[in-house]
Amino acid sequence: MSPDPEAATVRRRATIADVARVAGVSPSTASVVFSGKAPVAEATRKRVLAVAAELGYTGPDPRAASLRRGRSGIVAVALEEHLRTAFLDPIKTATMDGLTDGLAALGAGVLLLRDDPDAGADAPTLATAPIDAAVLIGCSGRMRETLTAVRARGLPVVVIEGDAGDDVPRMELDNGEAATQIAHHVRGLGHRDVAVVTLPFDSDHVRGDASPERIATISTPVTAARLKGTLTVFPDARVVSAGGSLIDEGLLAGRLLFADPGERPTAVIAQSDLLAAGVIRAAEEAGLRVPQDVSVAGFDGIAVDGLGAHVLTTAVQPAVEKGRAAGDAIARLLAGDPAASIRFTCTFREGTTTGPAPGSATSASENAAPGT
Amino acid sequence: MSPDPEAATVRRRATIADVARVAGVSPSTASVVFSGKAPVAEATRKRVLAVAAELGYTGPDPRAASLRRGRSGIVAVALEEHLRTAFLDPIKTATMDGLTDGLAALGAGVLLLRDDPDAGADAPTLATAPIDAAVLIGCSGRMRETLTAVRARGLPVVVIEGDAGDDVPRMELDNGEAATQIAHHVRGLGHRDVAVVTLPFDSDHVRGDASPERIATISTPVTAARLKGTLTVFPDARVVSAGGSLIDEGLLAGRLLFADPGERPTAVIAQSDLLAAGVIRAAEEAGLRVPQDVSVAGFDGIAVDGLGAHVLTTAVQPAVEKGRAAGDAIARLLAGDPAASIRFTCTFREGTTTGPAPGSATSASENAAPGT
DNA sequence: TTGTATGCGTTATCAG
DNA sequence: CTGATAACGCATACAA
Repeated sequence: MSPDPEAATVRRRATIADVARVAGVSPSTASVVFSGKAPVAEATRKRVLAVAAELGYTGPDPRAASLRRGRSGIVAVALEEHLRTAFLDPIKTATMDGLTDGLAALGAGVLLLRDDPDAGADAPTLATAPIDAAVLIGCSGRMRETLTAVRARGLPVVVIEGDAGDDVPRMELDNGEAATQIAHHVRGLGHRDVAVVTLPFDSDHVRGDASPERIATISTPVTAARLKGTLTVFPDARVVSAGGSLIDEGLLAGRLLFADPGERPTAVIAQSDLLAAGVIRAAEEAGLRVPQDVSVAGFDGIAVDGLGAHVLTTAVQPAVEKGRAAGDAIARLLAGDPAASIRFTCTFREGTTTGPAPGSATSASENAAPGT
Repeated sequence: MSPDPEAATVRRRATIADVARVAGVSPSTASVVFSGKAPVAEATRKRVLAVAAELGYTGPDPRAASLRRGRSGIVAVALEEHLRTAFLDPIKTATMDGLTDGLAALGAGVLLLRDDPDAGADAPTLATAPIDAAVLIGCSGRMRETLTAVRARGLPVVVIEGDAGDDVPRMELDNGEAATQIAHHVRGLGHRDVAVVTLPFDSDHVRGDASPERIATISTPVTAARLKGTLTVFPDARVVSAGGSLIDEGLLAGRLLFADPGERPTAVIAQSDLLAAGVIRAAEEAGLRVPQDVSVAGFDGIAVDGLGAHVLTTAVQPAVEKGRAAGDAIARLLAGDPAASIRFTCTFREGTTTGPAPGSATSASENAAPGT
């Protein structure tokens, strides 16, 4: 019944046991040669390595190692949207970037997962993938279910800019405060007639003027927080929602705002830099100079490709750090330590796209929020 | 020595064996209940599921399953650049999108890997991650080494727009032909004074006018192929290289081209839509109308955010399909079948950004490449 | 339809 | 510094 061990070597792919046997050492010694987890005599080491090369053994099988270790070295990143959509957003890619860095430092890789309810039956999910932990980005609504699946597995979870409830560490911005600060800056420049271009209210991505009723139903935490922060300073601002964080969406919103020369705002506060870039383009299209005729502020502090010479007035968010912090939190949870939620602070940046309100004598010096 | 099995259930996380035992069935039956790979009596099924719920068993451990099956359900996607950079390119994200779709259909997830030579010692790599196969995007130069590591492991590999040599299936475009077709279109419109704005020549990303000598040293396959295709029609075209596929890079290149009113080209052929968008912006900046004063063509056929009303004349490439095809190829290789390299065909699209050369009486009808 | 028996390839533990 | 041993948790071939 038991096959000749030497013969077996020929057929199967070599295993560490084969290497050990041929090298005349025990499997554990061979294992240590590859893992480096214990000192090995140089001679033994060399011999094992030589045999390995000879046998075409390329190192421990990660699958077997992960079973034994109880760790796969893989962390899932779950996105709500289609990848195409997710990666259109510079903030998300920056966050992902920090996250991959943070996880790589931990020795973990990133498994991209889309929280798609109607994916193929055997598509990998948070519930079935060989992962050690999960990071949820922009978690809301439906993702809740999958969240419970992960937690049932006892896997550490962290969310970025989303609400997973209670005891799940959360990495987020001081969206409200930062928005308020921008609004104060704009107000300090003498603007009184201000419009807001918001991110989507919910997954419907409805565009256009928003009534107070609609505003009350906003389900996207980021949108709601920033808008609230702005309305604190400009309670009567006109609010226009965009269909996404895209230049062209900002362009659409801007056209709407600048359509009627009689009702033009003197300043537009956009909830993202991309939207702001679109608004600026709409302004230029309408023959308005920025910031002389209309001021425009953004949010994010990303490098907007195609904005030309303008420097956006914006709230610079530490997107990469946010991602890295999520990675750190995962590391802590994996180590069995508790991980706290973190609120990141945006840095107000005065650019060249905001200036004194037309007809206002106010200088730009009164530009910071109280207490800053 | 042997611990009370019932007591063990309390401490450890429940395994399928625990569930089977408590439910009074054999492990194999319990296994089948979860995998669905064989019919199970409804009563048995229910009982097993009930016990599982009771014990907090959430399904087979993916790590153990993958060891047993010899498959992890994970495919690595290796990028040369930082994620931030890679995902700035709409073509790459579209490709990734198709790829993830294709792999999901296969039941595999995507592990994002950056081919970083100086990553942490225990960072996951193509050589150590529990993957079933790998896709290399934009493979060139250094990635070769890691490639050999993967092949040594006997894992299937596919490359997208890169050269991994000989026997590695490759997914690529008919870059040269498509570029030629665009050039023919431009030539048919009467243009004789044409400039080319290229993608980077190599990893140095040097900007500016390129001498024939520099052109001969291009190491990026895509850049070289497209340029060659264009120069076939316009051997004397001025060639300006950009530092990346970005609107702002196109803007820079465009400014260079339009700087001297006396030496302006009447048409600019850009190697990507983003570059073309930048060139258009430079043209408008210089007071030139597109296409009346200058024609601009791109390459890719992506939706350029912020291009406004213009529709680019371009070669539309099937980026998503390219990714999906890579996924399919992986599936075939995994099944033990051979996978062929595929050359995708771009579709010429005449937009509103190209028109008759100023002072030329030529109509736009002669717009296709011979044989199309 | 269900149960039995093996082994997937490692690595941690502990004794030498 | 090295070796023996025992899991890790599961899925399949095969027998019943």
